[in-house]
Amino acid sequence: MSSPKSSLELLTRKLSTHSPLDDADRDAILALPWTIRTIEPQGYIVREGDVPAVCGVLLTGFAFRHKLTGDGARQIVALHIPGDPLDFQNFYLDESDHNVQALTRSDVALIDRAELRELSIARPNVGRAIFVSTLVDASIFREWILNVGRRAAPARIAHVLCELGVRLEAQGLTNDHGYHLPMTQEQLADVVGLTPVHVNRTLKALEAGGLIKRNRRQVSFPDWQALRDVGDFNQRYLHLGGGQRA
Amino acid sequence: MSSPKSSLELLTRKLSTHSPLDDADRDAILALPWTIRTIEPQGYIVREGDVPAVCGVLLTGFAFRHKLTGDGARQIVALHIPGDPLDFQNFYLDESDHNVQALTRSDVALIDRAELRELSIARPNVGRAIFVSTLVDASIFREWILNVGRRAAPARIAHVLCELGVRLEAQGLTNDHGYHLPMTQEQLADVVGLTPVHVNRTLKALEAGGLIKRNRRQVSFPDWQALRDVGDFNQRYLHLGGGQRA
DNA sequence: CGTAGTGTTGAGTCAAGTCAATGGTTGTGG
DNA sequence: CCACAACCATTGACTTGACTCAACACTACG
Repeated sequence: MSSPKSSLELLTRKLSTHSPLDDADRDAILALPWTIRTIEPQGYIVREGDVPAVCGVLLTGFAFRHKLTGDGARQIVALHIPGDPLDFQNFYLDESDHNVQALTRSDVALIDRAELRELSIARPNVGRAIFVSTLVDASIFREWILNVGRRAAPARIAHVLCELGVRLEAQGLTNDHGYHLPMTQEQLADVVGLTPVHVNRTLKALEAGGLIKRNRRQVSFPDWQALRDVGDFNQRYLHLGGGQRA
Repeated sequence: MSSPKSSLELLTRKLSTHSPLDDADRDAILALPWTIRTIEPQGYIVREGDVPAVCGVLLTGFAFRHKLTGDGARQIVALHIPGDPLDFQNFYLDESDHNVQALTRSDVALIDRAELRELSIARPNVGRAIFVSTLVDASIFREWILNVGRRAAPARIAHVLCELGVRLEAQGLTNDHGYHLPMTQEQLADVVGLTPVHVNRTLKALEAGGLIKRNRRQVSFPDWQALRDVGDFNQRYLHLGGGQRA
């Protein structure tokens, strides 16, 4: 079953990662009506203050969540990769408290929120899977608070690179040598709470130390374990089950 | 209905804040069996790696969630006040990814997790209320990432003081002049991602600027609006409904 | 070939950290 | 009641990681 019959199969697979779904649950999800919207880079998927009526699922491309301070500083609070649900955080909230934006050109499957809510009640496994998905998001938020609050610059960046590596790997989206990180250094700075200049210097230092290699925005990892060590990375918080990445 | 018939009435009230419960829902919650455990200051309620079988609800006292880096630095990722559920973040996760500890001597009502899960399916309003509670937690996590990642020390501390003020006020737990903050400066430092020394200096600066007054650990707010401004505080992320605090 | 966006670098500054000492308060036991 | 200990708050002197400002280089693209 390698070629998806429906775009929503990606969603069922993602949900199954953390929470059991039986065939009937899966079929019920696949039977939901959906549409596809293509978003250009920097295009907004959700804006703070919005009352979302749909639930988006990222099919292709990358997206990010962010908040702004009163004087315009931006903090990215989450990164999303293909397969990630984008609106479960607003599943039962009236008004979005943050923004979601496409990082690259992205295809998003849109499901009517009311229908998904009904299904989540009619089929408790589905409701549970949606809930679990948001709990894992929350766990990642907590780790990011730690990352930004208590780690020095090299560890912060290494940690984010490790997290993305593991998450992409779990979705089968890594390539031989690492992965493509479709992000400017300014955006990465907003992920880790640093300035772009300092991110640039820190990336160069990591590269000089043999912890990463860069080519354009392709990053690879000559010594993955050393990078994990520098980044103080322990993937328990991702709740992927199983142990360390090989 | 001012004197609680059951400790769980506090929980029903808290859940009703964000999500509708009818009388039958409330009765069903109140009918759940529960026990009370008293936890001494610094006592653990949940440890990283635990597989929680119960769901705690904080009845009295304060608690906090935290994570540690590999070299022992601590980051507090959430503060909890009476009425707050403590284990919904682990409602469907197998293994806790962080610690929950009592800040003060606390009474915690313990509900069997399996029973609460069953109720959450049998009564969708209850399930929804639990879900919403975790979504609001997640919203606070996001705001804290922003706080720690993108605000300077005075704003970070002011923001946390505002958040606690609003949350305590919503629970009717403030006193005439402010509230009692039962926390050492070292713990506050771990909330905002600073060192205790710098927190001390920043608190003194806030006090010198007329933004807060301190007496022991009682804090009060001579100019609440100015503190909100300094802390860049907008309470939308708390999802309390309504507008600004008077 | 010009322009815009991004990445890179240097020089100087500053917010926050570190280290270390002093003071205050609370509680305990003699 | 005093002495002591433990814990916490406060302060000073010094260091440093990260920021700021500003220039320059590279690449993609029309």
